[in-house]
Amino acid sequence: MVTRKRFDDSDCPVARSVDAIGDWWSLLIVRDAFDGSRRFGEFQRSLGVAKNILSARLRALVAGGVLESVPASDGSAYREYVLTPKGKALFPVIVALRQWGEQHFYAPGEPHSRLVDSRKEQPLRMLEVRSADGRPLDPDDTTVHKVTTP
Amino acid sequence: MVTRKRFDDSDCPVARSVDAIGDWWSLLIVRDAFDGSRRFGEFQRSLGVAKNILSARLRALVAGGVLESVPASDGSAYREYVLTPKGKALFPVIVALRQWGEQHFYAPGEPHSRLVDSRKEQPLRMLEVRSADGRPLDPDDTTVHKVTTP
DNA sequence: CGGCATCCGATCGGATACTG
DNA sequence: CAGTATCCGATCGGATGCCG
Repeated sequence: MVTRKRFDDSDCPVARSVDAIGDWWSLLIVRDAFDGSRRFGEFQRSLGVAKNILSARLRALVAGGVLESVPASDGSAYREYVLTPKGKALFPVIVALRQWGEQHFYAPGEPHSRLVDSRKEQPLRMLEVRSADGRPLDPDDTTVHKVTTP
Repeated sequence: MVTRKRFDDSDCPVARSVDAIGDWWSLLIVRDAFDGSRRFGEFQRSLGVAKNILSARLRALVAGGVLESVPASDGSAYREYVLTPKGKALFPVIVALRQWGEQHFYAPGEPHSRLVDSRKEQPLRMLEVRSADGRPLDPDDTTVHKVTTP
């Protein structure tokens, strides 16, 4: 049988991450979770994804420890999906993808959504990435760095 | 006809990035490019991917402006694939994925590869992510930030 | 509303053979 | 070595209907 190649046993952390996330849908679900979505219907409306696909992805993300299924906070009979610490740790990935998209796929001044948390409505805060020794980064530097959020 | 949903016209930068990268293979190709791979065979051996798939992905990445096809530097008749500035800008994405994988898919002390650039063999440099106003990041903070590399 | 089951066309991707 | 071409099973994923 010809199975799809897996990367969960690769010796590369990037490959293992890729394998654990699963597919793009999952990443967009995580994005929506950071953006405040918690309910099945919220994800579904936001993503425009088929319900069976969403269902399968949510299940996989819960199984992978990225999301956690908890009782609805409003007392209804349904479940809500919230990010686990492991899921929250994907924040830099989402931010990095967002940055790349903003830099390369938008005309200057073209508006785009999801710049702030839709729930808290907090303004954008600027972060800087700099080396620990204070030297600025060479944009052409392709060395593999280790990024930590202190 | 039922076509796969595209995100290139989404108003979300994350979705546009996801759409532009295409699939996980493409991301791993970019990872290898950061790691020093340039030749078709290098990518093929490193990834273990079928040649037709690799061929298609390389073509898509070149078409998308992430890679550039240049004459081989050693004078041979073949092509090499190097990162464009747009491709190099994916560096934070790769690093973020690597970090997540290191934190969640490796036993403490378990070795993993690709921690340094295989060509330059430079040592790991530590980066810190901090807010521009100097305050440390709250790990529970789900606000959407903007990350810049000055 | 939140989900599961089923169908089925579209796409993915591994294997292999072939070319220069 | 660097691809291209073709085959074909496996998987993806949109649409739809059903149910509590």
